[in-house]
Amino acid sequence: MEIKVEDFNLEATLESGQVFGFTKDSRGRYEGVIFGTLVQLYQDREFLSIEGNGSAVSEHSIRTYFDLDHNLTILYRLLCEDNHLRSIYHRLRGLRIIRQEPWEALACFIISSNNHIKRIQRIRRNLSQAFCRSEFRFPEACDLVSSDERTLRELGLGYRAPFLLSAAGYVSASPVNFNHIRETSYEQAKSELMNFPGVGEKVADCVLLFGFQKYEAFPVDIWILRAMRKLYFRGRKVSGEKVRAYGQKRWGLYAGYVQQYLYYAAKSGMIKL
DNA sequence: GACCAGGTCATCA
DNA sequence: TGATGACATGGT
Repeated sequence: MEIKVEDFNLEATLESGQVFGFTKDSRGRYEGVIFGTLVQLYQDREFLSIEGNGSAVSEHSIRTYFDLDHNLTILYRLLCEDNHLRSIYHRLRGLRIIRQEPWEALACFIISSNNHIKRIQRIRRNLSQAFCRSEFRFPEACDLVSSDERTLRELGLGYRAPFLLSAAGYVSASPVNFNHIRETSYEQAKSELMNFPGVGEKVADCVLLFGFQKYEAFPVDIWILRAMRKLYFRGRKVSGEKVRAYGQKRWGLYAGYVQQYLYYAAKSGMIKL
């Protein structure tokens, strides 16, 4: 299947550290699972080709997953009007925030804390292989509940093993709570997520942004902290909390999107830190 | 072989 | 309320 896409940058979207289950081959083709179906993706300018097994995925689910029907005109205006962000806009236009499945987002961002992206990907793959006999399919919460801390530590989770186990237990016991988090306000949803052990401000913001499309979330990790201090605080050592409040106030409902452009730009060296 | 990583938590002043 | 150190592990 081939679909026409506007304003979409597959590479920036998949390489920007928001999702950890895709691999890229030597020809630039990405492989991963979208809403339960294993697919291969390749973009050639405005054409996105999707190959899958059997009936594969529908165009609708691809458009949903990559948020392709979200008009980003306002985001682009915000980026262009900002002297610090204009060049990032020109380099990364088309980067979109994926509509990740909430459980996978929660699990992967619990794993992400104080960890390298390469290692997050590796741990995710270890979980897939151990519980799903697949390189890409991510285990459900109920699959992990029947496991134990020692097993998870052996898969590389380290001290995060009990955190993931606890989250899996909670989620598999009452999956309906995800609907509540989706429907309630950003503040309320965040405070509920932060009841999970291993979920603090930053992880909660990532889960809300990537798993629940709460675009006012502004996750502040070490890269965002460095970039924001340099660009908007004259290098002063302001706290993550101040940076988050500033980002949310400045960019409102596009704070999460701006954050993602900034993060990828900072990590890939577009911003000199 | 240090230092670091899409941080969180407990502890202490 | 804010500062500090421990935490597992492997990438750089």
